[in-house]
Amino acid sequence: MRKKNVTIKDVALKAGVSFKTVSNVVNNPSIVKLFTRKRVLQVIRDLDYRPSAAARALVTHSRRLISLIISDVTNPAYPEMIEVIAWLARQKGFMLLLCNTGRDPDEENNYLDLISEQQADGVIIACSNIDSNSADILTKRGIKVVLFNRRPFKYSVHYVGVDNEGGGYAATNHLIKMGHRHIAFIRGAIKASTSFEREQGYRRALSDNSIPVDESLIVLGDYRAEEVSRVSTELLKREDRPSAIFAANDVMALAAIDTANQSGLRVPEDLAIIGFDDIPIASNSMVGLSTVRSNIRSLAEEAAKLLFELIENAEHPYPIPPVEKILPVSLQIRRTCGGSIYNIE
Amino acid sequence: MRKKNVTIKDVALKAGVSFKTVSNVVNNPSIVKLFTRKRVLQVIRDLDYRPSAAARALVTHSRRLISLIISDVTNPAYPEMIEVIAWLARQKGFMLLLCNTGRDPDEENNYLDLISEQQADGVIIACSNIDSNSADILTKRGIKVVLFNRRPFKYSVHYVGVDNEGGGYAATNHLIKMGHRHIAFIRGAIKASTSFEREQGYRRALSDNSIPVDESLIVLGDYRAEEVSRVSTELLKREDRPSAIFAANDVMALAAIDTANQSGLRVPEDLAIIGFDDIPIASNSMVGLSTVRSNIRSLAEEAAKLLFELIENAEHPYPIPPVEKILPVSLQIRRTCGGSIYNIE
DNA sequence: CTGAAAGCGCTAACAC
DNA sequence: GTGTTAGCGCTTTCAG
Repeated sequence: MRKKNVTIKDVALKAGVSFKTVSNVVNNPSIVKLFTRKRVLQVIRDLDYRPSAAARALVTHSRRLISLIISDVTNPAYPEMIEVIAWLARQKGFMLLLCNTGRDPDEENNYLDLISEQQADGVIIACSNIDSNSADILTKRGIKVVLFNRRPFKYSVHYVGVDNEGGGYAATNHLIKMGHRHIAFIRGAIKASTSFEREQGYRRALSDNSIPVDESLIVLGDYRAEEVSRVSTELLKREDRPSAIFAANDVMALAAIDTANQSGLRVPEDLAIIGFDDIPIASNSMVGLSTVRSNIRSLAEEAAKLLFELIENAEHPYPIPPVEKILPVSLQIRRTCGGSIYNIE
Repeated sequence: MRKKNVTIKDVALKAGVSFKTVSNVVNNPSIVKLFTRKRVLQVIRDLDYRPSAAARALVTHSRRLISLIISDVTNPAYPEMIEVIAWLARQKGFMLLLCNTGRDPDEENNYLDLISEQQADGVIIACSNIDSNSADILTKRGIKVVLFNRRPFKYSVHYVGVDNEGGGYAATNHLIKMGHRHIAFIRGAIKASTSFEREQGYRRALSDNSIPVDESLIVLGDYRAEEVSRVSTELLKREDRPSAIFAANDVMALAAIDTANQSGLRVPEDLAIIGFDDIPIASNSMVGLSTVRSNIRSLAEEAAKLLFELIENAEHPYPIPPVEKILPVSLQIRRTCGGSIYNIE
């Protein structure tokens, strides 16, 4: 049998006050006389009373809930972000609804509905497609939205991200400076703006160094290890195989290294590889993955702070104009791209 | 200004029916006449109506929310678990509240309060301490609880875990069979039952092979890389340094390898290392971490299925007796413990 | 400072 | 089949 929860009335009865006074003790302690307050507080403890968030939400229209929509929790780039956001939310007394779409647009839509139903106060979206309108759907329902390092082309939404184009440029440029001219790019999902922007950087670096872009060296890894394995096997079998690979994220870079090793190629001697993200394992001595560091903790902090600002200013008469915050990246040169150990800011 | 949400009454008005009929269309479509239903459904779509989970929860006492309490999202052993649980929850139309305690008991308590307030239907706890009574607190409030691979000594709660003792035994035994007699054990948090059970396995393996336990070889890594770095530096400086290390989880094993490498020791030639969990990176060709595999996906699936069973049988007159499900583990022998490549079930 | 009344949006029981 | 009446537990007026 379901337990009957203790309500505000039970507390009021036992404390011998009206239930409004109990409500005041919980929400507005300062206006209640000290003596009454102490007694009510004691009864609350005795009865182990917790105010029902549902009932409260019904009346205040705030659920004290934020949500995070991500494409794939198993990408090691995300956990640190989750940690930071969850922590800041807890500080504010908010809980975190985690939505993992598995990169499935249908799932994304399902989650948008569920988030609307749960009436979350705000959402951080870290998986928008280039043509997504998720943000609009939520905003229409009065839910605050911050886009996280991914954004649709047409948008007028708050956005926090890193300099993906600059990072792509830096990585590619470094490989060129190391003498590589035949550099492949492994892209992420076709609709991910992050991957698109990193590719733009790659193209600009080649162009700046008067290296023509060989479109056949740009392959789709789709953020999935098996796919990367397939396309990089193809790539490395070629007569004119690339001497270096820039992968749109670290997970794909690691998968590419795995494939290279299995094909009998040594990294970095036969093949230089640079990733993007700087996931925690990248700096492990056994791995030493060269990569573009995108300080995801700061990014997460910026996003969460912005979101809470929006939530707290919800009653503001006119909306805050869309914020756009782009954080810098830094090249982390380690073992997998050969050459000396140095970092470029 | 906060948007006024469209309510069931708005829909009823526009569709020209009573609001109860709208409620029926949403919850009990079959009892509404097809024609009426179609029209109502159309209005729902036009108005983009979403039933308020808060209002519904107030009356049904179910929030369609489950929660997962974990100690540290950044441990790569967890994301797969989160993925599985989130997926199964979504299938049932439930959302997932993620609580990350950072191994802080205060945070754990804070989260218990928040979970009570949000009136989650159920909770999977993957961070109980040996002396925790979290499960009791929630159960008293009518919230279903499943313990995940960690459990207090005194408990009468549903539990899903792996054979930690057996895994510890298998790992240690393997090292002994490889000729090691001086085997260190790096423990996790002092109150984690997982680490405790793995240690029991370690002790039994030594005992079965007539190797006396050297207590100074059992050190506390506390699941934190810096701490592991500190204690393993100590360990490896010793005159009689161990020739092998069994670490209570993979993250600590990787940190120990890092330390060994930095001390100029080669793994596995100078030092054999086995971990526990089989996190995804362990099988990467650059890492090749020997470890005890604990199929966390199956485990997560068992836990989630059990939890939903409990939630769905909430009205059952007598409680289901505490379930205890222990899944087997398997030894994954790779590079870091030396020797041949073979796996033991 | 405290109490009484109203109502948030919905479902559950019962009428019609 | 459909409409009516309560009431879930709380906050918000507004009186005392």
